[in-house]
Amino acid sequence: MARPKSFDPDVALHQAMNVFWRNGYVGTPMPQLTKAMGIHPGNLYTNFGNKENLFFRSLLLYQKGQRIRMVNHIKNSTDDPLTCIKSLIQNIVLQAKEDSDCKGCFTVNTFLEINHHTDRVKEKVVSYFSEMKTTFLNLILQAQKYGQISVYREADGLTAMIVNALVGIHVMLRHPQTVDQSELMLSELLENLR
Amino acid sequence: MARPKSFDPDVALHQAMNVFWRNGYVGTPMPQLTKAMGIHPGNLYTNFGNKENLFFRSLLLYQKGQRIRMVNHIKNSTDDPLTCIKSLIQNIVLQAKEDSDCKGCFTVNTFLEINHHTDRVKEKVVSYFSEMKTTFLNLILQAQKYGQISVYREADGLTAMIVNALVGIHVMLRHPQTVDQSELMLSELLENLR
DNA sequence: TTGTTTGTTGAACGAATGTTCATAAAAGCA
DNA sequence: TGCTTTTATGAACATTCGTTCAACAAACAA
Repeated sequence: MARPKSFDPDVALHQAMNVFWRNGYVGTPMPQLTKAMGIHPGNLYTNFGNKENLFFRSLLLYQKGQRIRMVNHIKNSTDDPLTCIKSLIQNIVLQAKEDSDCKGCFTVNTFLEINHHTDRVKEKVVSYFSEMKTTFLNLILQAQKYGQISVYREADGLTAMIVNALVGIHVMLRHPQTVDQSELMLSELLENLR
Repeated sequence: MARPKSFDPDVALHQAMNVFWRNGYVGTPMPQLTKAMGIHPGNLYTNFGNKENLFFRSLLLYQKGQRIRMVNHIKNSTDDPLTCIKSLIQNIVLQAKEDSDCKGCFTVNTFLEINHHTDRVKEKVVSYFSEMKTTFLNLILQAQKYGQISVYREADGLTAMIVNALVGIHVMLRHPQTVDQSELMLSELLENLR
């Protein structure tokens, strides 16, 4: 009945995500996106709406990937809660460190551009962090139940510390020259969990 | 002999700094700068070169202000080293919290735009962090000498933790909805210093 | 084959970008 | 009052921005 698409929209979106992740929303011109996605402007607009919509979907794709990554890590972990927390943190940092583009965390990057974003983007950024907080909070409460973390230590504060530290590390990992500081920070963070 | 300037270059630079601080380099168009500085394009270029140069000078101005702020705080402090560290951290965070524009830290913001900056800007960003690290490291070593922080605690790691936490807090403070998390983080950080 | 439907192309649009430049204006000195 | 020097103005520049659209292409149904 109709002509089939000559490209995979999922693949194209993935390419767009990587460009936005690396250069941000304001810093990414449309021609760079069409080039990376391998499609022409007109085709981009019929498939993805406009730049804001493409960015929004890129952010959703990134967050979905991270969510799955975290959930899987916890689900597949046969370790005790504390070890799971530590390995999860290491897993997140390792992912960022292995990225030769030093893109950091897409959500953190977007957060720093906050003034240029629409409300729905802002919302997704904020909800991502509260989601992350909830994940770590549950693990910490579990670790306290297991007696691995003192119950006299406030779980809320500890959660904030972990999430905050991860944000800081993701910032530092954007430049090769400050990678060593994030390394130090990571080991300090892991040792402080008890 | 010649016509005097009709505006104060220092004041104009200060205005430019605030715009860049709030919206970033890529996110700030030239007309917004001329408007904020109260001068016309031609005048801007004869006085400040081009956009990159204006940004560079804005960053230098910001860093100079922060440097003075920190040095003065330490110099005027009559407290013991540990109290000085804590009050310095509180001072830095308070400054950011009092900013109704939620601009965060200019240097951190610039860091997240790193791909769009010239080498000399990158250099200033990196050196700012190592400077900050040195400042805190010296204070920590002093506190260890005073017996306020255990000598068995690695000063390097502690320093990285503080700087990293401050970076994270500055990110979180850019959006009103995540301010509470940075509050929790701050108290957690201050309590962990011993 | 023809008709219908959907996908692809890339030239073109108006608006905005960073920057320049010819002209006018203001000050002190002759 | 000229004359010289520095500054101020804002129109104009080429380029790039995000976006649109008319023309063309490919698939299937009839």
